[in-house]
Amino acid sequence: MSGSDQLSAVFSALADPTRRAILAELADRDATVTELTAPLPISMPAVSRHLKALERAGLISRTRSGKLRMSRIEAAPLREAAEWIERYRRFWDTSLTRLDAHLAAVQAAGRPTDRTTHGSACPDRESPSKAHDKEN
Amino acid sequence: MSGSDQLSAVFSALADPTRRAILAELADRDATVTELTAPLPISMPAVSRHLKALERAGLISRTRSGKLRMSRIEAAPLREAAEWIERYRRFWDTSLTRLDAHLAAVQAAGRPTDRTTHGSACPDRESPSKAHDKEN
DNA sequence: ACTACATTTAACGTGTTGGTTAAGTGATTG
DNA sequence: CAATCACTTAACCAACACGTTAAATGTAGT
Repeated sequence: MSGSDQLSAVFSALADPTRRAILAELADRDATVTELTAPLPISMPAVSRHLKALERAGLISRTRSGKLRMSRIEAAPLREAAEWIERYRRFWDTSLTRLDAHLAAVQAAGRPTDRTTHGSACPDRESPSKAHDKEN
Repeated sequence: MSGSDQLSAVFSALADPTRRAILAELADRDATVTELTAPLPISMPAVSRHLKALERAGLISRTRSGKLRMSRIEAAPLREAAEWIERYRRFWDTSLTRLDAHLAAVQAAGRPTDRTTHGSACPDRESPSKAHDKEN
């Protein structure tokens, strides 16, 4: 989809196993394109373009030193991604089950649901209309 | 990329703002396709296919009750995604800066780096070769 | 059975993605 | 200054994503 907004770009970047592998590599040490390509089953141009995608998402930065081009992880955008996901923690974290049940009960009072385990609460009503207008 | 593995499917699903909006909606209450379509600027068939993508990623489950088809959030896979991202927390969480500096120093002893803020440590060496073999 | 409603599937257009190889760019090295 | 190294860009292709409208499916009501 491309995803012009930050969050979309980040999730989109993370959706590719090759790019996740690159990030894992860069978590250990900064690396050149050649170094990053070595363990991968794809050509250098392909890697170059993955790096471009990661850069677009703000997940890496790059500096040229001589003829080498170093990539450095820049994981700040992951914070936003983590925070987005965290809002759904109650749906998988069992320690929140009781709170969930309570909230479900509260909501059930107002409007009947057959939901037993969870229901109600926060995650942002993130209007996609804007995104659509922007990117189509 | 499509991404046949779980993590790829999840991140791929989250990469679309419309799908994130749908998840946010479903966090409040189970809903029918019609209900989900209402606030969105796209047609029902389009929504139907977004739901298919979310289902493929394991992020929702669906049951038919009469002529209605209810979608329910099933956020368990988000846990895996959150855990993956968490491995990079040290790259953005300032409270870990000192530990980072320490680890960087330790690594610098063995092999010189100009990395001042962070370096070293864990994230999985997730080989993308397998994924490629599987999905191409 | 006919009709209406809810949703999916089909067919189609278009843009994007991820890979390839071949050619271009820029800095270092002989 | 020519050759080489480290990349990037261009050109191309197959597959997919995302939207549309029109037709098909399935369930409920009359």
